[in-house]
Amino acid sequence: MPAAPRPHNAGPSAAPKNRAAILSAARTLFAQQGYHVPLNAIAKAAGVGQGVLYRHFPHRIDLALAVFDDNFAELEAIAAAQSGQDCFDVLWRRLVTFTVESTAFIDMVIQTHPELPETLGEDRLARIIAEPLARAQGAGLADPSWQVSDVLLFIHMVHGVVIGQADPDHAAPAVQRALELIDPRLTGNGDGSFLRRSQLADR
Amino acid sequence: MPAAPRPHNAGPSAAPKNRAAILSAARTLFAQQGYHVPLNAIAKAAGVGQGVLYRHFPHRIDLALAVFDDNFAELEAIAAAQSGQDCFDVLWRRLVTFTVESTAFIDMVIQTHPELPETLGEDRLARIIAEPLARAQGAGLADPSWQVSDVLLFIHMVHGVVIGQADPDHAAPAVQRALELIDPRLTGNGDGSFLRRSQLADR
Amino acid sequence: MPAAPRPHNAGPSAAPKNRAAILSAARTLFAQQGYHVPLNAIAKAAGVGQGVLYRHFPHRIDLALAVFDDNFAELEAIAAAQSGQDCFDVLWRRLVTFTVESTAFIDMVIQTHPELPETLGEDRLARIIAEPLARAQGAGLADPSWQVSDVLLFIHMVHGVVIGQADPDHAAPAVQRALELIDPRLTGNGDGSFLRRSQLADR
Amino acid sequence: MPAAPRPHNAGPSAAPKNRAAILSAARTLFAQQGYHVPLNAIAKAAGVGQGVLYRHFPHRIDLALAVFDDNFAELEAIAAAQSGQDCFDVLWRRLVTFTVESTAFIDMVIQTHPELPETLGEDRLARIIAEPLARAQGAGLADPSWQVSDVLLFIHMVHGVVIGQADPDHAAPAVQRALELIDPRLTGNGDGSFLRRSQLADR
DNA sequence: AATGAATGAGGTTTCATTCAT
DNA sequence: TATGAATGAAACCTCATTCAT
Repeated sequence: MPAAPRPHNAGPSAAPKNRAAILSAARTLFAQQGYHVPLNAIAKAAGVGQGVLYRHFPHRIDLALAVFDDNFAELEAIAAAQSGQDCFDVLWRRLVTFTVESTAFIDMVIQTHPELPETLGEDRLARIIAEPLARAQGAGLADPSWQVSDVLLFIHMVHGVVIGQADPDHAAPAVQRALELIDPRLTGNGDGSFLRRSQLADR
Repeated sequence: MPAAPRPHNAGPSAAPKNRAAILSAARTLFAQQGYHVPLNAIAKAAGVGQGVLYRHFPHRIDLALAVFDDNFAELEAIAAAQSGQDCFDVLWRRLVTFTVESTAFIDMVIQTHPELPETLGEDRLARIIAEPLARAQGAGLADPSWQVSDVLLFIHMVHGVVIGQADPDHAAPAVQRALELIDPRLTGNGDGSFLRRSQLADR
Repeated sequence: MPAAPRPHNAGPSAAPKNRAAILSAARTLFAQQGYHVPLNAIAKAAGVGQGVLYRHFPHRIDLALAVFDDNFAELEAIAAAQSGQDCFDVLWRRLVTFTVESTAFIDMVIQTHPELPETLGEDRLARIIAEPLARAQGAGLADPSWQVSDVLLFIHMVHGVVIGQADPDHAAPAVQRALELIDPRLTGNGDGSFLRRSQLADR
Repeated sequence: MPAAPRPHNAGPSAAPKNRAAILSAARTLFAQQGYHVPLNAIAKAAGVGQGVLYRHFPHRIDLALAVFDDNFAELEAIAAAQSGQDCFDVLWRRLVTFTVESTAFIDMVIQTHPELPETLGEDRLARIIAEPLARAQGAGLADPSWQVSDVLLFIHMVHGVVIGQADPDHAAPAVQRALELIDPRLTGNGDGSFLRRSQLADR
């Protein structure tokens, strides 16, 4: 029944490029339109056919997890590269940035897939943070009463603040103020430079 | 050709009852299944036809706002009834409870309708809170640096914490801990009794 | 997101008519193109939207069973109306006709839904046949060794013969010859008048 | 830009081995899942790429016909090797076995490709059977009125009986009873040993 | 010659919205 | 005024087929 007259086909060697293009498109569209953005919109934005998307990511959640995975890899690289006292600060600032970027769909992922317990990354995140947090506490750069799980709570709070802003451009200042209210040490160097929503389209 | 099957029609007097039934069903289903629950599921749960739902609430957002409206009315009643120093505390605790209950769809509403500026109720909420907050600050029961808008941020943080819990039963203790981290005065009398997710189905 | 500008809507009173139209279209298309004919082809042939088809028959199998049900109802009416010795003969001939008509998809139904044990109708058919068969055997019009289950086997044989014909127009004579080979009493009055494939479109 | 991942390529000498592997996989999967099993499932089961499958069998029907061809070759070998009176019996029993094995897709082949007249093998089968049938009739081992085409009808009847059984394990006894009803001489030595469905996976 | 990724048509299914009764 | 069937756009997903390597 089907008949494909003349498609263009870049060949298998395009696979890694396609996968990266899909991830990038997904990151953008998830952030812009939320977790339930039509998958064919992602395929189109990535410049691939729908089948390719399904080959790489059989389910929507696989795509979401892959986006997360990218973030985690970067955080792990930071943790491995920085052994000083301010490692926690660098991690924390990047983490906030990721949360601001991805915040539009994190809750959707959670809500739609309550079966994923900590798989979504809390465990992995905890492992990344533990050491740098201890070092920062030792150096007086972080409250000594904070547990690793408290840092995760902070992230959730940031998440809540971002999605609570009707205008994405208000997200960064709102997060800045929220962190001040919680603890000034969480605001980093205070330049308020958390990525704004409009900057996240291409990374 | 076939005879009409004769639907029952309770007449115009049933309109208020229907509206209430729809609101109750919407509150339940929004909480259980999220903001994007099919509208005909709400109509069916309310025991009305789909057309009635449309008559009362032409758009999904109207339904969501009406659900909020109930909450606001209760808060306004509290503010009107309590003129003492601890009015803010009572309001705050009720507000946290509402946030825990409704948390599954607040972000959806915001995300899906970014055009609604403060319509969603931030203004209305600010008006309710302003006076009681000032009284509490005067009595040393609240941090004097807090703005009304900061209280709204706190609410968003609570929201973020709740949706960050994979297990709804963890929501109440997580919120408790989060409020401790922000400011112990926000935990109320400390009994940690914020409504758990499973209680919110019918109110 | 969806927007329906101006569809025409015949209203609920069209429901029974629509249901009948869908059944008729399904009967035709199942016979012509097999069980896996696209459902939207059935909807189009019936002159209804796709949603209507789903409202009446949520799954493909429901449609198939409804088509069968029509046949069974007719057979039961025959069994109830005819109390004479030749009731079995009438029933058998109608049964063969139905088998010839529906034969293109019976096996598909079986293969696709092996979970439906005899639900598909063998039990119901057995109940219809038992009495008339006994009467016919008493009158010497049927082999006394035949069990009810053997009659079902005969039907399956007929089914096999029909689907074995590349040209549908050969089905009737092939069935005629096959019944002769099994037992001449099964050929009825011998006029070979089993419905040909091309006649079954509108009944 | 990325280096080609270097697939293994056994060279031209692997072609016959691949063809055999595809045929074996097709035989198995057709029997297990029916004629419309996805072609890439066959390729994967055969351990070859999809392109190889297409090189050997451009269309699904080619694959089906090749599977039949194996069966025919075996029948022709039997006919060539056995010159006695019971050759027909041996052929018939093997034929019934093949029918039981392949029954899940015979009708699909016929239905989907009504343009293939006798290509599917009826002619070839007729040529194989004619002589042995005549010898058996001469020796009183077969009904003298049977035409070669009648034997084909019998095969179709067997086919119908097998696909009519919801439980594959019922197929062999049902076929046994059906052959008894048609003519006891068709049941062979009566040991009822027609291959059961579960035995056909690897031959 | 073999691989397996890419393509995209087309099937399935859902659901917001309309409207005859 | 209430009902709920009808509509059809649009989402989801599969798989036959092509083709760069």
